[in-house]
Amino acid sequence: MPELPEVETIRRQLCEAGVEGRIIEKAHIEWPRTVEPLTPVAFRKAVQGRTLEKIDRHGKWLIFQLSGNEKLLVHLRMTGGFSFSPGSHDRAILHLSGGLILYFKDPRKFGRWRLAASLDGLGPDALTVTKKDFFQALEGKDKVLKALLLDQSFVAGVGNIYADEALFEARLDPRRCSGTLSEDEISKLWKAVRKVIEAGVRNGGTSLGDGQGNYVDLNGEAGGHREKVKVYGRAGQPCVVCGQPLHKTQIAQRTTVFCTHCQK
DNA sequence: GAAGACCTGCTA
DNA sequence: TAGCAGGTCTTC
Repeated sequence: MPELPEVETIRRQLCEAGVEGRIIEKAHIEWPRTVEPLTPVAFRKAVQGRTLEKIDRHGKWLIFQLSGNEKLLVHLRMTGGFSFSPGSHDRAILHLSGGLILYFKDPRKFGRWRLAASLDGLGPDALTVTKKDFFQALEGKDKVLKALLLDQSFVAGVGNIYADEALFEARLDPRRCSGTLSEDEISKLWKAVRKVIEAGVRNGGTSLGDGQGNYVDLNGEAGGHREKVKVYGRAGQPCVVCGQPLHKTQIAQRTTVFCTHCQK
């Protein structure tokens, strides 16, 4: 479900709702694997009584800074999300001071909560990555562009929707290898990643179709980015630039849509 | 690389 | 009923 813009939208809404500064009075884990490798009992003991001091994000990870210099790291994977009201897919529940209850809903049960001192193995955040850091992250990498953008150790936060959108924006063929890019093309790709991710955040994230994994924010609102998507989910429909039907294929085991005429 | 695993529920 | 989904990890 969520890529960086959806996670960032959720983060901002949690902050606006005043989650920061509250104490975790009780934690209930409904689906034990959510907190693996800890058991629900161990997890509960570890977080109860701690304060949720600050909510940060890096790539697709939400980072709840806890008192005691520990972090609760949350990855929503495909269908995770938060709500302040109960539902039928609640996998973990935090009772916060002041009577606020935070429900973690995750129909497909892929989402993960981890306790750790740090988050590692991730490249620079896609929302803020500088041109210099983008070039540096690319050094020594020779990968098919679609796979490169999905690689969280390269740049963190890009998923299947925004990878296809960024490659269209940069007019680059997703099958190209990064080693063949000119400096100008790398620069275009950097600009494109920043542009599509920023647009996604501005619009409150993307939601597509009406499926159960469909992204909705904490207020149950669908992301406004849906209409802005130019290639993802538009296979067979006309390219917004040249009018040719968009091509669908599989790259790196992921459905990929692009324009064979515009993207070189 | 590619395929399977982890999961549920919607669409064709 | 088969196929598909915004993600990542493990195992050929």
